[in-house]
Formats: sequence, C-alpha cells, structure tokens
Amino acid sequence: MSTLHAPILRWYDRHQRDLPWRSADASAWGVLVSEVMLQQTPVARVLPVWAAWMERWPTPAALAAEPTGEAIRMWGRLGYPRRALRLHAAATAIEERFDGRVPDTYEELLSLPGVGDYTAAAVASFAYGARHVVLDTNVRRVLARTVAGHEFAGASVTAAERRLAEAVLPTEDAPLWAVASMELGALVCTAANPRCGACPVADQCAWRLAGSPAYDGPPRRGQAWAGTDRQCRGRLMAVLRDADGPVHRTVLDGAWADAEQRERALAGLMSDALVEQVGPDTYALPG
DNA sequence: CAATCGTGGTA
DNA sequence: TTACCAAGATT
Repeated sequence: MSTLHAPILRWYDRHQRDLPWRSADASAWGVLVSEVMLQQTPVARVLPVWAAWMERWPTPAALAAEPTGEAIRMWGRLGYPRRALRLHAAATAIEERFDGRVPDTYEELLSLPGVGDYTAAAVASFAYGARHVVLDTNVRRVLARTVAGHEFAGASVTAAERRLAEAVLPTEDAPLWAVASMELGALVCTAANPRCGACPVADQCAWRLAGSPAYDGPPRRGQAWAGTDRQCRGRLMAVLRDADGPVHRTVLDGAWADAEQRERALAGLMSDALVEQVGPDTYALPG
C-alpha cells in the first residue's frame, strides 16, 4: 500500500482543480470558511458563495460584528443553514478566545462551533501544514477500495479504518497526501460510476483485483425528503431569506399546507435560533 | 450508535 | 422520474 503515494501525488499534480481556497494567498479564515461550506455540499455550489462571503467578511472579526441573520441570508441555498450560524459563532469565538486569529492546532480548532474531526484536521493541514489524518468521505472511499477491497466505506468511521488512514499517512508532506487522496475520490474514485480507467492506482486497487464485488454491507439509508420536516423547514427559511424584513405569519402559511407540521417546523427553527419572532404574528431571520 | 439537519445536480 | 449523494457535526 505504500506504493499508493507516488502515483496519486503525480496524478494530483496533473489533474488538481484550481480552487480559490487552495491558492497560496488563501487565509486560514478562507480555508475554514471553505471547509464548513463544503460539508455535505458540492464544490460547484460553494464556489460563488465562498467568493461573496470572503469579499464581505474577509476576517472573523468582520463576520462577528454582524447579526447572525446576515450570515444566514448570505448562506443562500447551500443547505444546512445551522452551518452559517455555527460559522458565525466560530468567528465570535475566534475573536474572543484567540485574539482574532484562526487557531492552528487540531484541539483548538475542534473547540470551535461547527468544527468536528474532519474540519479540524483539514484546517490544521491545509491552512497550517500540520500532519493529521484527514478522513473525509472521499478518502474513506479511496482507502476502502484500494486497500480494504470494498466498494464503499461503512456508515461510521471504525477504529481499524482510522488506523489504516494513519498507517498510510506519509511522514513528509502529509497535507499534500490528504488533498491528493481527497481529490482522487472526488474526481475519479467516485461513489457511483468510478472512472477506474483514469485511476493512477487501478492496477493495485484491492477492490478491482477482487473483481469489483458489489457492496454487501448493511443497507445505506437514503435521505428521506418529500413531506419531511426538513423540507418544510427549508421552505420556511427560503421565504424568510428572500424577504427584505419581517414576514407575517400568513405568508409562511402559504409556504406549507400542513399547519401542524408547519408550526412544529417553525418552532424548531426558533429553537435553533435560525428564526426569531419579532411581533405578535411576524417572524424574521435573527437580528 | 442512530437520527437529524437542506439543496440541487445527475444518471 | 426517482434515487442517489456531495470536503460532516451535533445530540
């Protein structure tokens, strides 16, 4: 498996995408913003929002100085708007606890709202050059196939999986390995219809060598959507985002027919601090 | 550990 | 058209 590195790094050198948060002059703040936006969200959708976000809030201090509702509005249709709220909270924490500078250690990064294991490792690696296992869905799939011989990684990260990722992590240039293996998973070793013909390690891929056996693990749950509270919340948030100011209850009523579910969703959004009630029958993004 | 949390592109 | 799924975190 030690022979994975050279081909993948060579492939990355030739095929890497030119993403703005990878540029040499990207700030640690820019890297952090990109990583949070990229959680469960495709690169293509993040690009324009990241650019607008960084222009408006080039530093954590700039974001922390504004109401959370502005962050939620700027988040647009990226999805999972609690990420916008947490990014704002992270900016505030960076101001208060780290003197305005994005922290450079895994532990300190992990202490920020909305930053979990992946994001902490990614920022420490990509913004500061630290050596960490950066275990995202792409890397997990690449290792599952090339080393373990399975089509897909399991539902959650296992201890064995983490040990494997640690064993593969090179001593030198760990961040380069992290970004290269992620990029391979994103562009070639994709979940559906992998482009094995373009893969630099196809000849040593355990999954291929085993005849590309179909996934036989536990069923991978799909994400229910139609008619769910999530869809209802999304509708309500879209109405509030697109409005200039407070919105009357009757307007929200028009966004979702089922009154009981609508009320539950609205209560949940307020509980999450994504929405606030500003009058007897009016609601708005938090000011 | 499992459930929850948005959105839109693609096959 | 439906189903899958994209650089996860939190509870």
